[in-house]
Amino acid sequence: MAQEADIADLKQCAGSEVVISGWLAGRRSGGKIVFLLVRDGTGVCQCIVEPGDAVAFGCAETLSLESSVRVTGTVRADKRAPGGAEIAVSDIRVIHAADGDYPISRKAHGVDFLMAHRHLWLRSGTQTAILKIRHTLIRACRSFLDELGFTLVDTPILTPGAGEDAQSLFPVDYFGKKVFLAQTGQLYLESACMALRRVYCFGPTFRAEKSKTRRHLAEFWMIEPEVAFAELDDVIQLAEDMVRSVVSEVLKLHEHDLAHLGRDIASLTKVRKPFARISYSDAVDLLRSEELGGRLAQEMEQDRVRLEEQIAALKQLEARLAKTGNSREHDHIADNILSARETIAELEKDLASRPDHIQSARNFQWGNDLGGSDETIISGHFETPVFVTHYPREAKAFYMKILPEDRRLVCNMDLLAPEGYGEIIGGSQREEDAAVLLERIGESGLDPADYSWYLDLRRYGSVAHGGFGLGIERILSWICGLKHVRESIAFPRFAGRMDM
RNA sequence: UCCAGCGUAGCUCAAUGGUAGAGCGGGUGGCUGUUAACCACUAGGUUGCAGGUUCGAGCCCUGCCGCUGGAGCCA
Repeated sequence: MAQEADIADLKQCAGSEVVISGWLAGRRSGGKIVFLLVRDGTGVCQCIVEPGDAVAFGCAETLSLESSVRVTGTVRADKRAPGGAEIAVSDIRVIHAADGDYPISRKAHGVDFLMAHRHLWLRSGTQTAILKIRHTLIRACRSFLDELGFTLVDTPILTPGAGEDAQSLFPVDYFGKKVFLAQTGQLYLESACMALRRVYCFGPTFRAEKSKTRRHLAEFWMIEPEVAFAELDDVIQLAEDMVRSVVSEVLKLHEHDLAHLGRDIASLTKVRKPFARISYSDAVDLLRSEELGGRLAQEMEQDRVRLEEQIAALKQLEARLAKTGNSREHDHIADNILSARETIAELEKDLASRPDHIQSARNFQWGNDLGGSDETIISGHFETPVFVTHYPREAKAFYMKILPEDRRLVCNMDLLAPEGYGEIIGGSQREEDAAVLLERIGESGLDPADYSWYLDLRRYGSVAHGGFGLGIERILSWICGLKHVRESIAFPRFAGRMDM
């Protein structure tokens, strides 16, 4: 009797008869043989149908893409099959014959088109790989904290309006009162950590800025640990241990998925080393240094050469395309042309903006916040993720602790991911002195009345404490090597778009 | 909000100011081991919208709409 099986387990079932349930992901036919590609969420399996059974064969020949099916057959190992095992089909039951106009083919599509069909795009191999890695990442984050004795405390989604940065918040009508979607759970967590010492929250967070970049979402998920009796160094150590732990967990469980995404794992294995640390002031000196300017100029020259090589390669491809008659080869060359054009366009854009970036690094004024290009330059200087610490107080939020030795600075840190992925963590030690905090609230033009409960935390057993926020989509994009954070979440909200 | 780029077949893209094309996908037929199969045939277009220049505009000019991602802001 045929056993129900997941495609992922087929290798262990060689020789036995199984039933798999899934969807038709592809079909090729060879006259008297049909190859069905069936996916079931655990993997993809090639199913062979031969004309012995006329009913099954006829069905296989006409089955439309993405139809749901139950396929019965004998598992056999075969080197020619993707994955090393295939099913010799004895029976096909069509659960639902899909309409014949499934919009996503196995050929190239633009991201815009795919995003408009996000509900179907999720079925693709790359997208399921990302979703699985995301699941592991979140579980690893939570396990890491759980094992250190952290308690999960859920913070509210609806929050009262807080002062001036209201243009970055989504307003919501709350029984006739204007409130806002939360952009952090931090202030609430500070209360909770005075009760439980080590706490964290994990949930959606909302930013109303109309940021049209590949690093921004309007709705994203953030995990935020907060610890009492902790100073900045403790917070940094926690962040480093956590990132190292979750990256190694993903590497351990998802080698295959990362390979499917074309991710170069070598760069991820470097998180085993201690992360680099640099103070804001040292980072400014680095940006302004002759040495760095020279290195950047040299890199630019190398990229110029790369660009010329790419253009030459493109011309050759175009010449070959004009000559070829074979459709398969034509297709292959056309694909290479597309990716060559994309590389060239990106390089050209990059090279065009590079002189500005170099210039602005060279002229960087102490006191400004680091821009995106500055972060990329700094992270490019190190092979591990790098903590940048102790920013000028004017550039940062009111709740960050003033550094006693240099009151121009705050005890904060940002963790910059390698390869230009930017800030994946932002955190700080919090100001625990009520008087200083009150002063900072005033400086920031906020109303102390809005923060009376927050000030209370400094009136009753105040202690050094701090924490950070880790952006799930940002770190996932880095781990998976994605070009855009929108692929790191199933149903993204970005730049005002809401396709579904 | 500012800056830049793009908008041609269902999809991905071509097309010196001079007859709008290819590949994929769809349809039909063929093929017993394909790997994004292949071969032959076939259908498919208000070139984002509105003006303008020109003998002639997909291409040049103006305005509008839409999209993209960079600045700002940040995870």
